[in-house]
Amino acid sequence: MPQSTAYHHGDLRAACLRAARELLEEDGSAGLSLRAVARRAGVSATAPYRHFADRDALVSAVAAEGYRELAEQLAAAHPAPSTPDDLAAVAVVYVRFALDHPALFRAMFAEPCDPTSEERVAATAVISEYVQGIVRDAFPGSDASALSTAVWALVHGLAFLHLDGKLDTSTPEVVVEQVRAAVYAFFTAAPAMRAVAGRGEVSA
Amino acid sequence: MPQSTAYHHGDLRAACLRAARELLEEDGSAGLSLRAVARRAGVSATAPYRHFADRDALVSAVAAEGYRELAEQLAAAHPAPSTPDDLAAVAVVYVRFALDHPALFRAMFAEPCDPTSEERVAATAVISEYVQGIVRDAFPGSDASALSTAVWALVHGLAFLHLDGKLDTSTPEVVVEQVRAAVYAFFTAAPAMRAVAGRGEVSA
DNA sequence: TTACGATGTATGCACCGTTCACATTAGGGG
DNA sequence: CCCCTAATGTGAACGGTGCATACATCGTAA
Repeated sequence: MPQSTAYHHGDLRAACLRAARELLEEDGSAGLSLRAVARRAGVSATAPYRHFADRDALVSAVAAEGYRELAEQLAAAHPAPSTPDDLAAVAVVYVRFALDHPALFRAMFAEPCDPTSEERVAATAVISEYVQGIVRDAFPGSDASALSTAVWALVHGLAFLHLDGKLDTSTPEVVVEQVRAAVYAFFTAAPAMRAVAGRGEVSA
Repeated sequence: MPQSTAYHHGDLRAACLRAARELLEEDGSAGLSLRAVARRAGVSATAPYRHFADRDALVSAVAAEGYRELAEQLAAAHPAPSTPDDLAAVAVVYVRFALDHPALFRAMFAEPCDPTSEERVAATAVISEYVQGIVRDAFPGSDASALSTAVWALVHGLAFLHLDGKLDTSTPEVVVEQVRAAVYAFFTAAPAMRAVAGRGEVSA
């Protein structure tokens, strides 16, 4: 632990992850270069290669961290959401996470989930199961798999549309209200459509 | 127009866009470099700068093209979708577009919509209005703004989750069925939740 | 015809990811 | 205790990139 000489860093891997996070927050995805990470960690340009196979591996590790944090914040938002209000609150947390850490969020979803990056696959599975758990409890009689996909997609899409400037993001309050409105809209308008469409039940 | 000498290209801007599209399809976003575009257009590395301020401008132009194509395909999918079946069909086209042109789709939504890139803003506005038009017609009594946001977010989220490998994309049929199931799930499960939540109407 | 503005070229700089040979050091087996 | 090996960090180098700058070429309009 004590670095009598400065040659060996001690925990370079952790230092790289921290540096990468900082760069991501400060300069966006563009600023995250392996060399910049090394510089910030006070180490030579090629040192990180002892801990990460390549740049992608570093990004994947950072993304996995992001997944864990997102999962934490979602769980903290509401223990067992069941009403539209609850769901909207969770959705707000999801979108807020994306807007608070835009570059990290992009890193989390920018590239196809490499099947070789087990850390990353496992981390996303946690979120997927969290959503499924909510849906199973809140909608006992429904197709939990399909509906949880739909719910995740709705919230994920809201996050990305906001992130990409397709929706108004002028103030946090505006965003919150938009997310709430979108979630509510689903639960109020869906029956309206069924009436318009004149369909009692939907075919399998 | 005939290039007696090869010095002047004729229509380098269009050639660059075409080359960029090809590179995007062949090598993904990573392969799209200004130099590669110039090479493919058979021109010096810095020639494209006469037609695009920088790399971002090129990407924005390609993205704008993508928006136009997507809008076309959506419009062609169904003239006036109103039933869940119709909406699901449109959603399938949206998701299929993303999966057929993954790198292009990412380019379209990867970076914040630069307010200076009017071409890009205008192109996304077309899609936004298309969705709003559908919602206005299909859900006469609802908050068209909020609901169209929700619908776009649902479909957009489905596209991205598939693109990022968070959902099964093994065969096109599987994808189609997942999208249809997710869309249907909304219209069948939403009332179920309202029952569970015990709410007649949602507060403003 | 000639001058000019638009278009394409050549060169150079700083940065990037990555590889490879090498230096340093921690920690365990004699 | 010492030395040897494996892990870790260094340095130089290669090819690629975006971009700025100075220069060459050419269509066109006065």
